[in-house]
Amino acid sequence: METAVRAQKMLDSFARANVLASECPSRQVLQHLTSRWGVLVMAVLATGTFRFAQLRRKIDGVSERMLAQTLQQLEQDGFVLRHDHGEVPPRVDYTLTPLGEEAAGHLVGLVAWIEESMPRVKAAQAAAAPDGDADAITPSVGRSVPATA
Amino acid sequence: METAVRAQKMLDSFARANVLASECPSRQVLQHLTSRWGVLVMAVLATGTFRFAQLRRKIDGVSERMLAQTLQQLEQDGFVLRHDHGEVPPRVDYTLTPLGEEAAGHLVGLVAWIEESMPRVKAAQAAAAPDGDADAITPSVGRSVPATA
DNA sequence: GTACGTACTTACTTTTCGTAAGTAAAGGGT
DNA sequence: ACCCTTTACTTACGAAAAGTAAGTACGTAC
Repeated sequence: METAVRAQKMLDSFARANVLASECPSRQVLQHLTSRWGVLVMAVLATGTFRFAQLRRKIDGVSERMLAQTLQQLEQDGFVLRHDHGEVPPRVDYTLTPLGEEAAGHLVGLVAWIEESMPRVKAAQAAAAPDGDADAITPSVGRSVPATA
Repeated sequence: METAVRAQKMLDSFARANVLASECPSRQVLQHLTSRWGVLVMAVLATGTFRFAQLRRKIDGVSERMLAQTLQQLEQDGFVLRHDHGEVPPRVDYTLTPLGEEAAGHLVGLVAWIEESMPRVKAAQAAAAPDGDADAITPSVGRSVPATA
């Protein structure tokens, strides 16, 4: 192994993670937590322990494939604990680890903010989309719009 | 307009948004904010105003296509303000709206937590994958990791 | 004995994403 | 004079991800 490579690894160990760097592993973790279903799984698990099918029913629209995949990612990152009772028919339940609870705290905070801020977001969306009221707000500065939108 | 339809609209206006419901518009907003590049764009814009190319350089790995798309989504939701100076060559800068700043607060909180928690996440990942190259991980605290009792 | 529930996995299809190139106009270099 | 670069995008196309449907190995209820 080259010296420069090893030196880089040492730096990696001590330097703080930076999600803006594409090769930083923290970005993958961010992606797992903020993935389409990851956020929702974490938010639900923040309220207790659940079985696979229970999560599937709670999270409207998630497929079995995606739920399984999401749970595996979260488990590998140490956010979720999978407890297989080893019975037949299968019985497995999922809980947050202490690390997962910390992460979930931020995620439920975000989700809660979105849910309570939706009226304001809707207002902004309505102002941005000239659908219905023709004489909307500032047409802003001439933003060229191609004929074939 | 039918009575049932009007009643539904009243409910829509007063009921709180719920991201667990697949048809709830809040889920799309959540997706925009937590999309792969959405989080990073919001986090960067939380530190000031930037031009398109500046954002592109700051956010390592983002393509022009995705940056443009992400910014458009965030603009439509009312989180980002696009200011086109109407000059040639083009000059456009992006800032957070007050609404966007609130959202960004939660996102930078999450990002900061991930960055400072990476050592623990790495330890968990190492414990989960006994076959991986432990070379990439340096246990920040030189201590054996319990098998997640 | 037929149907259903559990926790997944495996093929196949659709949607999304990333890469590369194109666009209009100004400015710098040779 | 002419080419090249910069800016903020858009468009086409191949690659990767996500969604859909079906299969698996049982056990229970009807």
